[in-house]
Amino acid sequence: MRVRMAPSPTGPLHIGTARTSLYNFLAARHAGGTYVLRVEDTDTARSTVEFERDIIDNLHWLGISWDEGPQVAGGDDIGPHAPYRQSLRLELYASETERLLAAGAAYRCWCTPEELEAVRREQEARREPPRYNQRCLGLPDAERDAFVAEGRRPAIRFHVEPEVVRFDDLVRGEVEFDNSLLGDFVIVRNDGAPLYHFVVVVDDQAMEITHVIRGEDHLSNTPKHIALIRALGYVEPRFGHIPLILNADRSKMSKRKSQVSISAYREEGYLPEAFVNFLAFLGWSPGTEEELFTLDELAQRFEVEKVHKGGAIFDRDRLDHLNGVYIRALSDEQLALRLRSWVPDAVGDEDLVRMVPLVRERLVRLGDVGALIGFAWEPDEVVASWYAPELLHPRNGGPEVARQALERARALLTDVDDADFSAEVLEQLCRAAADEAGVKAGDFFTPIRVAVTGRTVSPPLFASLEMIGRQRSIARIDEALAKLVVEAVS
RNA sequence: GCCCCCAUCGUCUAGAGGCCUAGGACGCCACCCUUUCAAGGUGGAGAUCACCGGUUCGAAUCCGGUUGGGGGCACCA
Repeated sequence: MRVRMAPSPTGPLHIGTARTSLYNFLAARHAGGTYVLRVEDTDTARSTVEFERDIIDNLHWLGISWDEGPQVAGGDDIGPHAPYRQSLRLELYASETERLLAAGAAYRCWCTPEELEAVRREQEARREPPRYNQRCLGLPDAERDAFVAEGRRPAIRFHVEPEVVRFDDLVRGEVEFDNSLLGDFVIVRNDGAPLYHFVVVVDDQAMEITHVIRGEDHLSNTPKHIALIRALGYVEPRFGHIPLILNADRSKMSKRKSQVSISAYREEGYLPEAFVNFLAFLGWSPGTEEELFTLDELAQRFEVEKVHKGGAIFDRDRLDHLNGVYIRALSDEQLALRLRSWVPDAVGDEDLVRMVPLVRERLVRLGDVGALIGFAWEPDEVVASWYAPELLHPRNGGPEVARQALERARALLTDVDDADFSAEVLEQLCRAAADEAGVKAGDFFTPIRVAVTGRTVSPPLFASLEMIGRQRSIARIDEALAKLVVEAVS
Protein backbone atom coordinates (compact mmCIF):
# COMPACT_ATOMS: atom_id res chain seq x y z
CA MET A 1 0.00 0.00 0.00
CA ARG A 2 1.30 3.41 -1.00
CA VAL A 3 -0.70 6.44 0.03
CA ARG A 4 0.02 10.10 -0.23
CA MET A 5 -0.90 13.45 1.17
CA ALA A 6 -0.89 16.26 -1.34
CA PRO A 7 -1.28 19.63 0.35
CA SER A 8 -1.18 22.83 -1.57
CA PRO A 9 0.97 25.53 0.08
CA THR A 10 -1.52 28.27 -0.65
CA GLY A 11 -2.45 28.66 3.00
CA PRO A 12 -1.51 27.41 6.46
CA LEU A 13 -2.25 23.78 7.40
CA HIS A 14 -6.02 23.47 7.48
CA ILE A 15 -7.98 21.23 9.85
CA GLY A 16 -9.41 19.28 6.94
CA THR A 17 -6.01 18.74 5.37
CA ALA A 18 -4.64 17.70 8.75
CA ARG A 19 -7.32 15.08 9.20
CA THR A 20 -6.94 13.76 5.67
CA SER A 21 -3.20 13.54 6.33
CA LEU A 22 -3.88 11.73 9.57
CA TYR A 23 -6.17 9.18 7.94
CA ASN A 24 -3.64 8.53 5.19
CA PHE A 25 -0.90 8.20 7.76
CA LEU A 26 -2.96 5.81 9.88
CA ALA A 27 -3.95 3.74 6.85
CA ALA A 28 -0.31 3.42 5.80
CA ARG A 29 0.85 2.58 9.29
CA HIS A 30 -1.92 0.08 9.79
CA ALA A 31 -1.04 -1.76 6.59
CA GLY A 32 2.70 -1.39 6.93
CA GLY A 33 2.64 0.68 3.75
CA THR A 34 4.44 3.76 2.56
CA TYR A 35 3.32 7.31 3.14
CA VAL A 36 4.29 10.01 0.67
CA LEU A 37 4.10 13.78 1.06
CA ARG A 38 3.82 15.62 -2.22
CA VAL A 39 3.66 19.39 -2.36
CA GLU A 40 1.12 20.56 -4.93
CA ASP A 41 2.53 23.96 -5.74
CA THR A 42 1.50 24.29 -9.38
CA ASP A 43 -0.41 27.45 -8.53
CA THR A 44 2.77 29.53 -8.40
CA ALA A 45 0.89 32.76 -7.82
CA ARG A 46 -0.55 31.60 -4.51
CA SER A 47 2.03 29.10 -3.25
CA THR A 48 4.70 30.23 -0.80
CA VAL A 49 7.53 28.61 1.17
CA GLU A 50 6.09 30.09 4.34
CA PHE A 51 2.90 28.12 3.88
CA GLU A 52 4.92 25.03 3.00
CA ARG A 53 6.80 25.51 6.24
CA ASP A 54 3.59 25.93 8.21
CA ILE A 55 2.17 22.75 6.73
CA ILE A 56 5.26 20.61 7.27
CA ASP A 57 5.95 21.94 10.76
CA ASN A 58 2.41 21.44 11.95
CA LEU A 59 2.13 18.00 10.44
CA HIS A 60 5.24 17.10 12.39
CA TRP A 61 3.79 18.75 15.47
CA LEU A 62 0.79 16.43 15.22
CA GLY A 63 3.18 13.49 15.17
CA ILE A 64 2.59 12.68 11.50
CA SER A 65 5.66 11.64 9.57
CA TRP A 66 6.18 10.37 6.03
CA ASP A 67 8.56 8.03 4.28
CA GLU A 68 9.01 10.00 1.09
CA GLY A 69 8.92 13.71 0.34
CA PRO A 70 10.40 16.90 1.76
CA GLN A 71 11.01 16.51 5.48
CA VAL A 72 11.68 20.18 6.03
CA ALA A 73 10.34 23.23 4.23
CA GLY A 74 12.74 24.17 1.48
CA GLY A 75 14.83 21.10 2.28
CA ASP A 76 15.87 18.20 0.07
CA ASP A 77 13.33 15.62 -0.97
CA ILE A 78 13.84 12.08 0.23
CA GLY A 79 12.64 9.06 -1.72
CA PRO A 80 12.95 7.18 -5.02
CA HIS A 81 10.47 9.42 -6.82
CA ALA A 82 12.04 12.78 -6.00
CA PRO A 83 11.43 15.57 -6.52
CA TYR A 84 8.16 15.67 -4.56
CA ARG A 85 7.33 19.26 -5.32
CA GLN A 86 5.25 19.64 -8.43
CA SER A 87 6.96 22.86 -9.42
CA LEU A 88 10.07 20.71 -9.93
CA ARG A 89 8.37 18.04 -12.05
CA LEU A 90 7.33 20.14 -15.03
CA GLU A 91 9.22 18.01 -17.58
CA LEU A 92 7.14 14.97 -16.73
CA TYR A 93 3.89 16.88 -17.14
CA ALA A 94 5.12 18.28 -20.46
CA SER A 95 5.98 14.87 -21.87
CA GLU A 96 2.68 13.39 -20.68
CA THR A 97 0.87 16.29 -22.29
CA GLU A 98 2.64 15.50 -25.56
CA ARG A 99 1.50 11.89 -25.34
CA LEU A 100 -2.08 12.96 -24.88
CA LEU A 101 -1.83 15.42 -27.74
CA ALA A 102 -0.24 12.85 -30.04
CA ALA A 103 -2.94 10.32 -29.21
CA GLY A 104 -5.64 12.84 -29.96
CA ALA A 105 -6.93 12.61 -26.38
CA ALA A 106 -6.15 16.29 -25.83
CA TYR A 107 -6.19 19.32 -28.08
CA ARG A 108 -5.26 22.98 -28.08
CA CYS A 109 -7.93 25.47 -27.20
CA TRP A 110 -7.59 29.04 -28.41
CA CYS A 111 -10.68 30.50 -26.78
CA THR A 112 -10.30 33.62 -24.71
CA PRO A 113 -11.75 33.95 -21.20
CA GLU A 114 -14.31 36.34 -22.63
CA GLU A 115 -15.43 33.87 -25.27
CA LEU A 116 -15.71 31.10 -22.72
CA GLU A 117 -17.68 33.32 -20.42
CA ALA A 118 -20.09 34.23 -23.24
CA VAL A 119 -20.70 30.56 -24.00
CA ARG A 120 -21.24 29.81 -20.35
CA ARG A 121 -23.82 32.57 -20.02
CA GLU A 122 -25.64 31.38 -23.11
CA GLN A 123 -25.81 27.85 -21.75
CA GLU A 124 -27.07 29.11 -18.46
CA ALA A 125 -29.79 31.10 -20.23
CA ARG A 126 -30.85 27.95 -22.03
CA ARG A 127 -30.65 26.10 -18.69
CA GLU A 128 -28.03 23.71 -19.98
CA PRO A 129 -25.16 22.38 -17.91
CA PRO A 130 -22.23 24.79 -18.26
CA ARG A 131 -19.52 22.97 -20.18
CA TYR A 132 -17.08 23.68 -22.99
CA ASN A 133 -18.63 23.63 -26.45
CA GLN A 134 -15.64 21.93 -28.11
CA ARG A 135 -15.23 24.77 -30.55
CA CYS A 136 -11.49 24.10 -30.87
CA LEU A 137 -11.84 20.33 -31.18
CA GLY A 138 -10.65 19.55 -34.70
CA LEU A 139 -10.15 23.20 -35.52
CA PRO A 140 -9.30 23.84 -39.23
CA ASP A 141 -5.68 24.85 -39.80
CA ALA A 142 -6.70 28.17 -41.31
CA GLU A 143 -8.58 29.24 -38.19
CA ARG A 144 -5.75 28.06 -35.99
CA ASP A 145 -3.24 30.06 -38.04
CA ALA A 146 -5.43 33.12 -37.69
CA PHE A 147 -5.35 32.75 -33.86
CA VAL A 148 -1.60 32.33 -33.95
CA ALA A 149 -1.25 35.42 -36.09
CA GLU A 150 -3.44 37.26 -33.58
CA GLY A 151 -0.88 36.37 -30.92
CA ARG A 152 -3.19 34.05 -28.99
CA ARG A 153 -1.61 31.35 -26.88
CA PRO A 154 -3.47 28.05 -26.57
CA ALA A 155 -4.47 26.18 -23.47
CA ILE A 156 -4.66 22.40 -23.68
CA ARG A 157 -7.92 20.60 -23.10
CA PHE A 158 -8.52 16.98 -22.35
CA HIS A 159 -11.23 15.43 -24.48
CA VAL A 160 -13.65 13.58 -22.24
CA GLU A 161 -15.24 10.52 -23.81
CA PRO A 162 -19.00 10.33 -23.24
CA GLU A 163 -19.09 7.16 -21.17
CA VAL A 164 -20.37 5.99 -17.83
CA VAL A 165 -17.62 5.72 -15.24
CA ARG A 166 -17.96 3.45 -12.26
CA PHE A 167 -15.65 2.87 -9.34
CA ASP A 168 -15.75 1.14 -6.01
CA ASP A 169 -15.06 3.76 -3.38
CA LEU A 170 -13.33 2.52 -0.21
CA VAL A 171 -15.83 4.28 2.02
CA ARG A 172 -18.89 4.82 -0.18
CA GLY A 173 -19.04 1.65 -2.23
CA GLU A 174 -20.15 1.65 -5.88
CA VAL A 175 -20.37 5.14 -7.34
CA GLU A 176 -21.44 5.92 -10.88
CA PHE A 177 -21.05 9.04 -13.03
CA ASP A 178 -22.06 9.91 -16.56
CA ASN A 179 -19.04 11.56 -18.16
CA SER A 180 -21.11 12.83 -21.08
CA LEU A 181 -22.23 15.50 -18.63
CA LEU A 182 -18.64 16.68 -18.26
CA GLY A 183 -17.07 19.24 -20.55
CA ASP A 184 -13.57 18.95 -21.99
CA PHE A 185 -11.48 20.46 -19.26
CA VAL A 186 -8.23 22.37 -19.37
CA ILE A 187 -5.15 20.46 -18.26
CA VAL A 188 -2.51 23.04 -19.20
CA ARG A 189 -3.05 26.78 -18.99
CA ASN A 190 -2.17 28.98 -21.90
CA ASP A 191 0.89 30.18 -20.00
CA GLY A 192 2.11 26.59 -19.92
CA ALA A 193 1.21 25.83 -16.31
CA PRO A 194 -0.24 22.33 -15.86
CA LEU A 195 -3.39 22.11 -13.76
CA TYR A 196 -4.43 20.10 -10.74
CA HIS A 197 -6.67 17.41 -12.26
CA PHE A 198 -3.88 16.51 -14.66
CA VAL A 199 -0.84 16.62 -12.41
CA VAL A 200 -2.51 14.77 -9.59
CA VAL A 201 -3.14 11.84 -11.92
CA VAL A 202 0.33 11.94 -13.46
CA ASP A 203 2.06 12.05 -10.10
CA ASP A 204 -0.06 9.42 -8.44
CA GLN A 205 0.97 7.07 -11.22
CA ALA A 206 4.61 8.14 -11.20
CA MET A 207 4.76 7.69 -7.44
CA GLU A 208 2.97 4.38 -7.61
CA ILE A 209 0.15 5.45 -5.33
CA THR A 210 -2.22 2.54 -4.73
CA HIS A 211 -4.85 4.21 -2.53
CA VAL A 212 -6.07 7.74 -2.94
CA ILE A 213 -7.68 8.81 0.33
CA ARG A 214 -9.01 12.35 0.16
CA GLY A 215 -11.89 14.61 1.11
CA GLU A 216 -15.41 14.09 -0.16
CA ASP A 217 -15.14 17.35 -2.06
CA HIS A 218 -13.12 15.40 -4.61
CA LEU A 219 -15.72 12.71 -5.19
CA SER A 220 -17.20 14.50 -8.20
CA ASN A 221 -13.71 15.06 -9.61
CA THR A 222 -12.89 11.38 -9.60
CA PRO A 223 -14.53 10.54 -12.95
CA LYS A 224 -12.30 13.18 -14.57
CA HIS A 225 -9.28 11.56 -13.00
CA ILE A 226 -10.35 8.12 -14.09
CA ALA A 227 -10.86 9.33 -17.67
CA LEU A 228 -7.36 10.76 -17.62
CA ILE A 229 -5.93 7.59 -16.13
CA ARG A 230 -7.48 5.52 -18.89
CA ALA A 231 -6.29 7.85 -21.65
CA LEU A 232 -2.76 7.75 -20.28
CA GLY A 233 -2.79 4.00 -19.87
CA TYR A 234 -2.21 4.19 -16.14
CA VAL A 235 -3.14 1.75 -13.41
CA GLU A 236 -6.26 2.89 -11.58
CA PRO A 237 -5.71 3.26 -7.84
CA ARG A 238 -8.42 2.59 -5.25
CA PHE A 239 -10.25 5.74 -4.20
CA GLY A 240 -11.62 6.49 -0.76
CA HIS A 241 -13.53 9.69 -0.06
CA ILE A 242 -13.72 10.67 3.56
CA PRO A 243 -16.48 12.91 4.92
CA LEU A 244 -15.99 16.62 5.36
CA ILE A 245 -15.40 18.41 8.64
CA LEU A 246 -18.23 20.87 9.10
CA ASN A 247 -18.95 24.32 10.52
CA ALA A 248 -21.66 24.49 13.18
CA ASP A 249 -24.22 25.07 10.39
CA ARG A 250 -23.16 21.84 8.65
CA SER A 251 -21.46 23.53 5.72
CA LYS A 252 -17.90 22.60 4.77
CA MET A 253 -15.59 23.90 7.48
CA SER A 254 -14.22 27.26 6.43
CA LYS A 255 -12.03 30.07 7.59
CA ARG A 256 -15.05 32.34 7.38
CA LYS A 257 -17.02 30.48 10.03
CA SER A 258 -14.49 28.53 12.07
CA GLN A 259 -10.91 28.59 13.18
CA VAL A 260 -9.32 26.27 10.65
CA SER A 261 -5.57 26.66 10.86
CA ILE A 262 -3.77 24.10 12.98
CA SER A 263 -1.21 26.66 14.10
CA ALA A 264 -3.96 28.70 15.75
CA TYR A 265 -4.97 25.71 17.89
CA ARG A 266 -1.35 25.01 18.62
CA GLU A 267 -0.87 28.57 19.78
CA GLU A 268 -3.83 28.31 22.13
CA GLY A 269 -2.16 25.41 23.83
CA TYR A 270 -3.85 22.25 22.65
CA LEU A 271 -1.68 19.19 23.07
CA PRO A 272 -0.91 17.45 19.79
CA GLU A 273 -1.83 14.05 21.24
CA ALA A 274 -5.23 15.38 22.30
CA PHE A 275 -5.75 17.09 18.99
CA VAL A 276 -4.91 13.98 17.00
CA ASN A 277 -7.15 11.86 19.19
CA PHE A 278 -9.97 14.32 18.62
CA LEU A 279 -9.37 14.56 14.88
CA ALA A 280 -9.33 10.81 14.47
CA PHE A 281 -12.87 10.57 15.84
CA LEU A 282 -14.23 13.14 13.44
CA GLY A 283 -15.45 10.58 10.95
CA TRP A 284 -14.16 7.34 12.34
CA SER A 285 -14.40 5.20 15.45
CA PRO A 286 -12.85 1.89 16.39
CA GLY A 287 -16.32 0.44 16.87
CA THR A 288 -16.04 0.24 20.64
CA GLU A 289 -16.77 2.63 23.45
CA GLU A 290 -13.12 3.44 24.10
CA GLU A 291 -12.13 6.92 23.11
CA LEU A 292 -8.62 7.62 24.37
CA PHE A 293 -5.96 6.57 21.91
CA THR A 294 -2.34 7.35 21.18
CA LEU A 295 -1.22 7.71 17.59
CA ASP A 296 0.20 4.17 17.66
CA GLU A 297 -3.01 2.75 19.03
CA LEU A 298 -4.98 4.58 16.37
CA ALA A 299 -2.74 3.16 13.67
CA GLN A 300 -3.33 -0.29 15.11
CA ARG A 301 -7.12 0.03 14.91
CA PHE A 302 -7.64 2.27 11.92
CA GLU A 303 -9.35 0.93 8.83
CA VAL A 304 -10.46 3.12 5.92
CA GLU A 305 -13.43 0.86 5.38
CA LYS A 306 -14.74 1.92 8.80
CA VAL A 307 -14.65 5.61 7.99
CA HIS A 308 -18.08 7.21 8.13
CA LYS A 309 -19.99 8.58 5.19
CA GLY A 310 -21.59 11.58 6.86
CA GLY A 311 -19.79 14.80 7.75
CA ALA A 312 -18.92 15.75 11.33
CA ILE A 313 -19.18 19.11 13.04
CA PHE A 314 -16.03 20.33 14.75
CA ASP A 315 -17.05 20.54 18.41
CA ARG A 316 -14.80 22.78 20.53
CA ASP A 317 -16.30 21.66 23.83
CA ARG A 318 -15.29 18.12 23.12
CA LEU A 319 -11.79 19.14 22.06
CA ASP A 320 -11.43 21.17 25.26
CA HIS A 321 -12.54 18.26 27.38
CA LEU A 322 -10.12 15.91 25.68
CA ASN A 323 -7.28 18.40 26.05
CA GLY A 324 -8.00 18.60 29.78
CA VAL A 325 -7.90 14.84 30.06
CA TYR A 326 -4.48 14.73 28.43
CA ILE A 327 -3.19 17.62 30.53
CA ARG A 328 -4.27 15.95 33.76
CA ALA A 329 -2.48 12.77 32.77
CA LEU A 330 0.87 14.58 32.66
CA SER A 331 3.35 14.51 35.58
CA ASP A 332 4.47 17.76 37.23
CA GLU A 333 7.69 17.75 35.27
CA GLN A 334 6.08 16.90 31.95
CA LEU A 335 3.41 19.56 32.31
CA ALA A 336 5.97 22.15 33.41
CA LEU A 337 7.94 21.41 30.27
CA ARG A 338 4.89 21.88 28.06
CA LEU A 339 4.04 25.08 29.90
CA ARG A 340 7.51 26.52 29.51
CA SER A 341 6.81 28.66 26.44
CA TRP A 342 3.68 30.15 27.98
CA VAL A 343 5.41 31.32 31.15
CA PRO A 344 7.92 34.19 31.35
CA ASP A 345 11.58 33.17 31.32
CA ALA A 346 12.02 34.93 34.64
CA VAL A 347 10.09 32.13 36.28
CA GLY A 348 12.65 29.42 37.02
CA ASP A 349 12.09 25.82 36.00
CA GLU A 350 11.82 24.69 39.59
CA ASP A 351 9.26 27.34 40.44
CA LEU A 352 7.30 26.33 37.39
CA VAL A 353 7.22 22.72 38.55
CA ARG A 354 5.93 23.92 41.92
CA MET A 355 3.10 25.81 40.20
CA VAL A 356 1.87 22.84 38.22
CA PRO A 357 -0.20 21.19 40.97
CA LEU A 358 -2.07 24.45 41.45
CA VAL A 359 -3.17 24.65 37.83
CA ARG A 360 -3.33 21.14 36.45
CA GLU A 361 -7.00 20.44 37.17
CA ARG A 362 -8.02 23.89 36.05
CA LEU A 363 -6.13 24.05 32.80
CA VAL A 364 -8.10 23.61 29.59
CA ARG A 365 -5.42 24.90 27.21
CA LEU A 366 -1.77 25.48 28.03
CA GLY A 367 -2.22 29.09 26.98
CA ASP A 368 -4.61 29.64 29.88
CA VAL A 369 -1.83 29.30 32.41
CA GLY A 370 -1.22 33.04 32.72
CA ALA A 371 -4.85 33.75 33.49
CA LEU A 372 -4.81 31.06 36.17
CA ILE A 373 -1.59 31.68 38.00
CA GLY A 374 -0.05 34.81 36.51
CA PHE A 375 -0.33 36.37 39.96
CA ALA A 376 2.58 34.16 40.98
CA TRP A 377 4.99 36.09 38.79
CA GLU A 378 3.35 39.46 38.25
CA PRO A 379 4.47 42.43 40.42
CA ASP A 380 2.28 43.28 43.44
CA GLU A 381 1.00 46.53 41.88
CA VAL A 382 -0.07 44.76 38.73
CA VAL A 383 -2.01 42.17 40.71
CA ALA A 384 -3.64 44.98 42.67
CA SER A 385 -4.68 46.64 39.43
CA TRP A 386 -6.68 43.57 38.43
CA TYR A 387 -9.54 44.16 40.85
CA ALA A 388 -11.86 46.88 42.08
CA PRO A 389 -12.02 47.37 45.88
CA GLU A 390 -15.57 46.04 46.16
CA LEU A 391 -14.39 42.65 44.96
CA LEU A 392 -12.65 42.35 48.31
CA HIS A 393 -16.00 42.24 50.06
CA PRO A 394 -17.03 38.73 51.07
CA ARG A 395 -20.40 37.38 50.01
CA ASN A 396 -21.76 37.89 53.51
CA GLY A 397 -20.32 41.18 54.60
CA GLY A 398 -19.06 44.49 53.32
CA PRO A 399 -15.82 46.45 53.51
CA GLU A 400 -15.72 46.13 57.29
CA VAL A 401 -15.52 42.34 57.26
CA ALA A 402 -12.96 42.56 54.46
CA ARG A 403 -10.78 44.93 56.43
CA GLN A 404 -11.00 42.80 59.52
CA ALA A 405 -10.04 39.65 57.66
CA LEU A 406 -7.16 41.33 55.90
CA GLU A 407 -5.78 42.81 59.11
CA ARG A 408 -5.95 39.53 60.97
CA ALA A 409 -4.39 37.70 58.06
CA ARG A 410 -1.65 40.27 57.89
CA ALA A 411 -0.83 39.88 61.56
CA LEU A 412 -0.88 36.15 61.30
CA LEU A 413 1.36 36.07 58.24
CA THR A 414 3.77 38.37 59.98
CA ASP A 415 3.95 36.37 63.18
CA VAL A 416 4.17 32.85 61.87
CA ASP A 417 7.58 31.16 61.99
CA ASP A 418 9.41 30.58 58.73
CA ALA A 419 9.12 26.85 59.26
CA ASP A 420 5.36 27.14 59.58
CA PHE A 421 4.82 29.15 56.42
CA SER A 422 3.07 26.27 54.71
CA ALA A 423 -0.35 25.76 53.23
CA GLU A 424 -1.44 23.42 56.01
CA VAL A 425 -0.42 25.62 58.92
CA LEU A 426 -1.67 28.81 57.32
CA GLU A 427 -5.04 27.24 56.70
CA GLN A 428 -5.24 26.09 60.30
CA LEU A 429 -4.39 29.52 61.59
CA CYS A 430 -6.78 31.33 59.28
CA ARG A 431 -9.64 29.02 60.16
CA ALA A 432 -9.00 29.67 63.83
CA ALA A 433 -8.91 33.41 63.17
CA ALA A 434 -12.18 33.24 61.25
CA ASP A 435 -13.78 31.33 64.12
CA GLU A 436 -12.56 33.85 66.59
CA ALA A 437 -13.90 36.70 64.48
CA GLY A 438 -17.21 34.93 64.13
CA VAL A 439 -16.98 34.94 60.35
CA LYS A 440 -17.59 31.98 58.07
CA ALA A 441 -14.34 30.58 56.75
CA GLY A 442 -15.30 31.22 53.13
CA ASP A 443 -16.11 34.85 53.84
CA PHE A 444 -12.89 35.26 55.74
CA PHE A 445 -10.87 33.82 52.88
CA THR A 446 -12.41 35.83 50.05
CA PRO A 447 -10.72 39.17 50.77
CA ILE A 448 -7.39 37.43 51.22
CA ARG A 449 -7.83 35.54 47.98
CA VAL A 450 -8.59 38.67 46.00
CA ALA A 451 -5.75 40.59 47.64
CA VAL A 452 -3.19 37.91 46.89
CA THR A 453 -4.32 36.57 43.51
CA GLY A 454 -6.17 39.60 42.20
CA ARG A 455 -9.19 37.44 41.36
CA THR A 456 -12.27 36.03 43.07
CA VAL A 457 -11.57 32.72 41.38
CA SER A 458 -8.16 31.23 41.93
CA PRO A 459 -6.18 28.11 42.71
CA PRO A 460 -6.39 26.94 46.35
CA LEU A 461 -5.70 29.97 48.57
CA PHE A 462 -3.19 28.62 51.06
CA ALA A 463 -1.08 26.83 48.51
CA SER A 464 -1.06 30.12 46.62
CA LEU A 465 0.14 31.97 49.71
CA GLU A 466 2.89 29.45 50.24
CA MET A 467 3.79 29.77 46.57
CA ILE A 468 4.34 33.51 46.57
CA GLY A 469 5.87 33.68 50.04
CA ARG A 470 5.49 35.81 53.13
CA GLN A 471 6.83 39.07 51.84
CA ARG A 472 4.74 39.36 48.75
CA SER A 473 1.65 38.09 50.54
CA ILE A 474 1.91 40.84 53.11
CA ALA A 475 2.65 43.48 50.50
CA ARG A 476 -0.47 42.49 48.58
CA ILE A 477 -2.60 42.60 51.69
CA ASP A 478 -1.30 46.10 52.30
CA GLU A 479 -2.27 47.07 48.75
CA ALA A 480 -5.74 45.71 49.41
CA LEU A 481 -6.08 47.53 52.71
CA ALA A 482 -5.12 50.76 50.96
CA LYS A 483 -7.77 50.15 48.32
CA LEU A 484 -10.40 49.72 51.03
CA VAL A 485 -9.44 53.07 52.48
CA VAL A 486 -9.74 54.75 49.07
CA GLU A 487 -13.10 53.09 48.61
CA ALA A 488 -14.33 54.34 51.98
CA VAL A 489 -13.30 57.92 51.19
CA SER A 490 -14.94 58.07 47.77
C1' G B 1 -29.88 24.57 -13.05
C1' C B 2 -27.27 19.72 -13.68
C1' C B 3 -24.51 15.62 -11.38
C1' C B 4 -22.95 13.08 -7.03
C1' C B 5 -22.92 12.02 -1.80
C1' C B 6 -25.18 11.84 2.99
C1' A B 7 -29.12 11.27 7.09
C1' U B 8 -28.99 7.50 15.23
C1' C B 9 -29.82 12.42 21.50
C1' G B 10 -27.82 19.82 20.65
C1' U B 11 -22.59 17.61 19.29
C1' C B 12 -18.96 13.30 18.45
C1' U B 13 -20.38 8.41 18.16
C1' A B 14 -21.86 2.49 19.32
C1' G B 15 -25.08 -0.25 16.28
C1' A B 16 -23.62 -4.55 9.97
C1' G B 17 -32.20 -8.30 11.00
C1' G B 18 -33.84 -10.43 16.92
C1' C B 19 -28.59 -8.92 22.42
C1' C B 20 -32.11 -1.90 21.43
C1' U B 21 -38.09 -0.50 26.26
C1' A B 22 -31.18 2.36 21.15
C1' G B 23 -25.33 2.16 24.58
C1' G B 24 -20.98 5.59 25.58
C1' A B 25 -18.73 10.47 25.56
C1' C B 26 -19.06 16.02 25.31
C1' G B 27 -22.34 19.77 26.63
C1' C B 28 -26.65 20.84 29.96
C1' C B 29 -29.32 20.25 34.96
C1' A B 30 -29.32 18.47 40.17
C1' C B 31 -26.90 16.55 44.33
C1' C B 32 -22.23 15.06 46.90
C1' C B 33 -17.16 16.63 47.92
C1' U B 34 -15.35 21.68 48.86
C1' U B 35 -12.17 28.24 51.11
C1' U B 36 -13.46 30.20 45.28
C1' C B 37 -12.91 27.83 40.60
C1' A B 38 -11.85 23.39 38.71
C1' A B 39 -11.18 18.21 39.00
C1' G B 40 -13.72 13.90 40.93
C1' G B 41 -18.30 11.05 42.39
C1' U B 42 -23.66 10.03 41.91
C1' G B 43 -28.15 10.83 39.45
C1' G B 44 -31.24 13.25 35.60
C1' A B 45 -33.30 15.49 31.19
C1' G B 46 -32.21 14.61 26.13
C1' A B 47 -33.13 10.26 19.79
C1' U B 48 -41.16 8.05 17.97
C1' C B 49 -33.14 5.89 14.86
C1' A B 50 -35.59 12.48 8.97
C1' C B 51 -40.39 10.89 6.69
C1' C B 52 -43.50 7.37 3.82
C1' G B 53 -44.02 2.72 1.77
C1' G B 54 -42.10 -2.26 1.02
C1' U B 55 -39.26 -7.10 2.20
C1' U B 56 -39.38 -10.24 6.73
C1' C B 57 -42.28 -14.05 11.96
C1' G B 58 -39.17 -9.69 13.29
C1' A B 59 -35.81 -3.48 10.72
C1' A B 60 -32.11 1.90 13.39
C1' U B 61 -30.05 -2.11 10.55
C1' C B 62 -32.21 -4.64 3.67
C1' C B 63 -35.03 -2.26 -0.82
C1' G B 64 -37.80 1.94 -3.15
C1' G B 65 -39.58 6.83 -2.90
C1' U B 66 -40.02 11.68 -0.45
C1' U B 67 -37.94 15.52 2.32
C1' G B 68 -33.81 17.83 4.25
C1' G B 69 -28.59 18.79 4.28
C1' G B 70 -23.91 18.85 1.92
C1' G B 71 -20.33 18.66 -2.08
C1' G B 72 -18.92 19.32 -7.20
C1' C B 73 -19.70 21.51 -11.96
C1' A B 74 -12.75 27.20 -13.19
C1' C B 75 -7.00 28.54 -17.86
C1' C B 76 -7.88 27.24 -8.08
C1' A B 77 -6.42 23.04 -5.46
